[in-house]
Amino acid sequence: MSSKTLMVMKKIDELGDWRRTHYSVEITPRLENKRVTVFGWLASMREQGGIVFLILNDKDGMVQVTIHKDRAPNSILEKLKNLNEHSSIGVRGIVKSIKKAPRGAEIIPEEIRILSTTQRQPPFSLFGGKMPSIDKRLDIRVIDLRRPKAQSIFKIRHTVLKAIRDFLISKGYVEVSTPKIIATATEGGAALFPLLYYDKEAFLAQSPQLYKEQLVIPFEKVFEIGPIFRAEESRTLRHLSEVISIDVEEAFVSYEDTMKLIEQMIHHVTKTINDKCSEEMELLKHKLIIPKAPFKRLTYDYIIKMLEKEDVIVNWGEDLSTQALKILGEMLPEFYFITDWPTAIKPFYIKPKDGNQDICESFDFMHGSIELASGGSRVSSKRLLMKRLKEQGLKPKLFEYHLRIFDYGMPPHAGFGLGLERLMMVLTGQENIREVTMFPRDQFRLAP
RNA sequence: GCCUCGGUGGUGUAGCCCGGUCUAGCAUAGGACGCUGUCACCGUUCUGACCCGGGUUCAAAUCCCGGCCGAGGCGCCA
Repeated sequence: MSSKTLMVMKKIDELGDWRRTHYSVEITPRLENKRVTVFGWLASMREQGGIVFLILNDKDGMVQVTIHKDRAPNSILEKLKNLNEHSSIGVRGIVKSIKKAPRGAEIIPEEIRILSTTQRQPPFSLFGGKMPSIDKRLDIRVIDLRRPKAQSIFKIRHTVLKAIRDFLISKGYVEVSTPKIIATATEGGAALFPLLYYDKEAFLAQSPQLYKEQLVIPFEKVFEIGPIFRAEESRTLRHLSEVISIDVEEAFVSYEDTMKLIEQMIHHVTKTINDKCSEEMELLKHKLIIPKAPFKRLTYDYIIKMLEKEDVIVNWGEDLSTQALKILGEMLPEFYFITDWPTAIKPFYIKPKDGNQDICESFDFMHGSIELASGGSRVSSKRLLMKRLKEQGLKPKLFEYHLRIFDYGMPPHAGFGLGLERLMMVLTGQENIREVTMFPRDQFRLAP
């Protein structure tokens, strides 16, 4: 047989009128003698003399299907010859309560329908063993996502997103959506992906920043959960070209209020995970401590002095290097804020401090060495905003559509943008951002 | 973008420094057979690999050059 492909023609059954009556984990001793129909994939097949154990796996878990060769109908024995790991199958049979089976119950099949078979040897087993390189796994990502660990990560992701939405909505924030195709107006910083918009040049949005600021005029408290695009040639375990950003913006508040909101939100999210995803966290072998508010607020000045004591020199006005962040991660293995950054290294829309224009009302929300979010009080004066644009080498003319709004009563406001993937890394203890992203996009990967 | 490292059966690896017993080892997966309670079953057995191209050499998985692909670090950035 060829090693690359298993080009054996297998007979495939039709789904027909079969519909699922139960998911795998619902098969328990309480269903004793009930006829059930389950669907899923064959996770393993073990022969033990005259008895064959099939493990059927669906989105919720696994169930054992047991075939006694001397008692089973011939049709089933025939099917066995065509089965291989990862085949998708349907099983109709009778539930038997038996202590020796996993979860105390198993299905004795009356009929099996093979709905698809595998044409290649899968690169890994759902039952562990050595993991292939992440590259190989990403090439067949949806198969990889059936691994229990991946399932756990994305169940947690689902829970996190719902918890964040529930929290923000309960606090009166309105969910908004802003355009991802934009004309110009880079905020500076991250590079943009250009694209052709009919006959014009356009770009993928690096952030909903300017739109969400404008939206505080009609809605006052807004949030958006959506993709942002960065054309940075970043080759690290914590950067992607496309990520989900959780953006919040609110009128008539300052960055102090925004930090408090983050504290409450993180508290709610961690509590929800511990309540609802304990099995998943256990499988990931990750302990999540529900953090107590308030989180530490350390000024940029304080941080660089702290680093100096560890012989890591950050010149005032510079961003923190990877090395500096690593040291910080060892000293502060928790959630904390770095506040009051130099104005020059923050975007033009961040408000300089009254009294000292060199620093601004800004914060980075951190966990250990990883930056999760950044935020701050925004500039609400048009004159100041134009001055700041020029200081950062940007042309006010390109921001005309944004600036004109400031002629119509732009209130003081503040907000933040938080990277969902980075939050997921922290919550699930993953070191590679690709593990918490279904279809990661980076400098080198554009498919699947 | 810069730097470093790597590419050996379906998968994970050993071998590479120091070229020749490499007919390429091991584990796992896959095929066949045996086994009536397995649960990463077990036992026997079989199958299956040196990224591509060029060079050096009597001899290349091993050394050199180019290409392709990948991983990590730094920078940028969130």
